[in-house]
Amino acid sequence: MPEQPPYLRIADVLRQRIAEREWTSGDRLPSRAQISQECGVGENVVRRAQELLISQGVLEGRAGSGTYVAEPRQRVRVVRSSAREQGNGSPFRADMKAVGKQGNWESRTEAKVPAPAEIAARLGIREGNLCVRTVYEFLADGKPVQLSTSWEPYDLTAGTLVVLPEGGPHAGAGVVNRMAEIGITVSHAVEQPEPRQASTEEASLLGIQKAALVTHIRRTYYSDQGQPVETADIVVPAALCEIVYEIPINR
Amino acid sequence: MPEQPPYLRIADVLRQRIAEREWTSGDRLPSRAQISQECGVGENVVRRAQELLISQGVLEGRAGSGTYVAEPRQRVRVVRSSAREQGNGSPFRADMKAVGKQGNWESRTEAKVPAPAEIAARLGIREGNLCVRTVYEFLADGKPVQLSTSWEPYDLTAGTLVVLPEGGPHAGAGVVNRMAEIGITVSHAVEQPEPRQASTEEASLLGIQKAALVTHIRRTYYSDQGQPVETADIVVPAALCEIVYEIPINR
DNA sequence: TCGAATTTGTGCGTATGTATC
DNA sequence: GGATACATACGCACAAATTCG
Repeated sequence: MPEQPPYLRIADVLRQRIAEREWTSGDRLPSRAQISQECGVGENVVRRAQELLISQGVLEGRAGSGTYVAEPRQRVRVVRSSAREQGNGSPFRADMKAVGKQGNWESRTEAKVPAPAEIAARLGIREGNLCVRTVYEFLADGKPVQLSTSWEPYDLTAGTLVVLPEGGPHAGAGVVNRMAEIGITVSHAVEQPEPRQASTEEASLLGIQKAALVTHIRRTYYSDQGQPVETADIVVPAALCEIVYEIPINR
Repeated sequence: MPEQPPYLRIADVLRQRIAEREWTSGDRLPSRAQISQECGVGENVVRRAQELLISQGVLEGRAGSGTYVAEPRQRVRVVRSSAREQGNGSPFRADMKAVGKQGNWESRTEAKVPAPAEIAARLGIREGNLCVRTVYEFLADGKPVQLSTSWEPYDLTAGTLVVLPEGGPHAGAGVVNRMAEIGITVSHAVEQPEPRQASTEEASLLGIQKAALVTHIRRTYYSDQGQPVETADIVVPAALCEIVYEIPINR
């Protein structure tokens, strides 16, 4: 018989106690020493059970403090489609407005950063060519929900009013609108979403658990000439955001 | 001082030996006992180091056999866009053809399956209402690369020639073409990609490592009346497939 | 054909680090 | 600063899978 390993049994016990409202959202569980004694198993068994539930988003561990029942956070719906790009404002603000939250962001731009190999390939330029790099931290109601690093070829915008994505008269208007200002028509975007685990740095920036799952989107905007004009690495934590692609069907 | 833990040191040693071509793709590494003795550490340290590299896709463990250097598999590019839906044939076959592989699939259809709660909500029907469920296994050159479970409301197609997605004269033509046959115009699709880890069953079906990362896509097709006509759960393993969304920009 | 040896995978305990209160 | 609790690292024992004589 495939008898259930102890740590899975304990996991079920914990899950059931939560379902029975013995502990509810935000409550702190008893320490592992207490639980392990109460259930008659080793501390490590409890730890494994808690790790499992943490990875499933049921619990949340806080070093030095305790293990808590995770609060059911309302996820932000991020729509990625052509329709989203039509307005004049920022796509992100529109997304946030749609779920009744205030959208904001912080950014830090560096001009004349040499392009690393992967970015150069994506932008169709040579490695080491200069770029404008902007690091974003997107906030919903003041809390970070998304990270992004954007790269634009410096040659493309040098000497114009839109060199800096978040500076000048067109600050924060978005790539499509800014490029339009200097006569470049952005015709389409390509997004490549990949699943991975958050780095420790990303986790602390986003306020999520250590190896939580994120979708890493490599996005590139192309002009109607087929030339890449911007590429970005976007990190979307699954615990905070829900990604939606809307695809029109033409026949 | 934050001195590097032994298992990370061993991981670097292994990585470097692979980089130096001491071991190359497909080679079997020496057993844990040998490596641990050679490097003067415990067996468990080697195990942890290997686990790390396995999770990064550098190594591959085969129970009872050994630990191998992972073969750099060419990933299949799966394009998800409106353009892809235009042809008459199957979108999947087109994707496979684009990368020079032969696309095929196996399917198993059950008519009159009561809809579970989540599916019912996605299809806009009541829980327990009957559906046509089809389970797919998509193959590239005979090897599975993608899984999918599709649900259609039974009421929609009952009594027509397109009741069975993979039977009748329009077998395998795709949802859009089949619905067109019975006078329903599919106007758009909504896809919701979420990162997660493969279940043991999915991993064995797809021939990937146990908790490997996958993108779970919830896709729903809508008619021009705004009514859901089909919804599917698609499992795309990151190790085998590269997902690409093409987004046109209209201004 | 079958069973023994080898190798990876899993479960669990202990020691130590480190954050929080 | 001390006590408490979680996080990490490591070791051992055993199960499961594979290989080979």
